[in-house]
Amino acid sequence: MDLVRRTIERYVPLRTDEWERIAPRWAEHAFSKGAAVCAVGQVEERFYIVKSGVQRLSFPHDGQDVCVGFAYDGSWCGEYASFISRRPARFDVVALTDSVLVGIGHDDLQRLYAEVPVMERFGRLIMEELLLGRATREIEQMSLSAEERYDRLMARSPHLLQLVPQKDIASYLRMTPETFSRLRRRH
Amino acid sequence: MDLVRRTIERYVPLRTDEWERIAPRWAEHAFSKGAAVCAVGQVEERFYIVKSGVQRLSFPHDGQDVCVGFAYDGSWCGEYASFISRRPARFDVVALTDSVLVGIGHDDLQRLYAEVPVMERFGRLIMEELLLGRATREIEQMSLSAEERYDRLMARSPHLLQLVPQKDIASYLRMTPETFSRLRRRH
DNA sequence: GAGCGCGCTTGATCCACATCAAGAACGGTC
DNA sequence: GACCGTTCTTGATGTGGATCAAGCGCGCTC
Repeated sequence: MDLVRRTIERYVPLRTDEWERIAPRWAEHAFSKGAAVCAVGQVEERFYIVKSGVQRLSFPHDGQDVCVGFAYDGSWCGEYASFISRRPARFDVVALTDSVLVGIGHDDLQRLYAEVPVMERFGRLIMEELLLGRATREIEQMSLSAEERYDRLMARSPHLLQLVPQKDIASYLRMTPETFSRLRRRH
Repeated sequence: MDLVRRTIERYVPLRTDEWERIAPRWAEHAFSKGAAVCAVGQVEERFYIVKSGVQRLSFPHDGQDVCVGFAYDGSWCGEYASFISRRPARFDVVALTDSVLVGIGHDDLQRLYAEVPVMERFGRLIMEELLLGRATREIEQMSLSAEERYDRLMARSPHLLQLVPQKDIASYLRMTPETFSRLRRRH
């Protein structure tokens, strides 16, 4: 629970009375390796903070899973788009390792938005942050070659290689496992 | 000014006293064809609603402009990422036609967020909407072939072809003007 | 520890789209 | 209305990365 408070306070200060209204809305959810946090077609009911484990965000495209992101310790997790829009998820969220997520239900969050003004700001700041991340990824996806995308990821997040299967990283970098393997050999 | 009120009220209801605090913060800005609304390297000072005209969002990549979006009547405009983060813009925003934008300055908006609670919600809802749009675009960019992306755009926004140069649409669809031209011939 | 499935590697081949090149059809401007 | 820069078209050629096809290694389960 302390994780939730620390996380929110990275964005907005919390008075004790505010925190007391917020805390009871969050709950831990455990997922074992391979389990679906959210599956295409269902409506995402929760917004999560990762307590432990690694999760993959992907969407299915003719038999393949196209990976668009990962979540791990301290980052946000869930199918945000479905959570926000209340429409069926277009992405899958899968636990790549045993995971513990701390989540808040959609209705609970809406109630907090209405009851605790500072939460509305927190919500805005998160959405801004997620949007910024997407802008960065968009530039990289659009302007870099397969090899440059590989180099960039290895420079920024080399630990990913230890955490998740290479085929998922390959997909995330918009290339086949074969190409990824060849790039790796050529350093 | 009415445009601003109607736009905000698509997201949140406004009482008269709230609107009276909001209205004076917005101002019209005219840009003639080809003018830069925001250029790479400068910090975006305003967030705009398009009153008239068409604008292009792009980033430069070895001598080329890679187009990532368009704005027109009623849509949002500006280099959001820079506006939010207060960091130098990585995208250019250019008026493709003579344009009138209604904008609010960064500091003014922050003040409204603090003074008018309903604006904080408005801000969150806009960010959610922009994030949803990016998610949709990401799926389409990642999973569709050049031809499918062409078909999808022509089905959804055929009017774009009248509004903006084909080379910009081609770039937006992640293909060369030559490929775009050939797809057009084959219907 | 035998058998099996899946992920990773490595090589050979293929193809969608880019690049290069050269006209043709526009505007704008003097 | 002649000039010029830009955009659009059309054809010929090139290529990065995908696809196809084996083999290999490692962790399961029985």
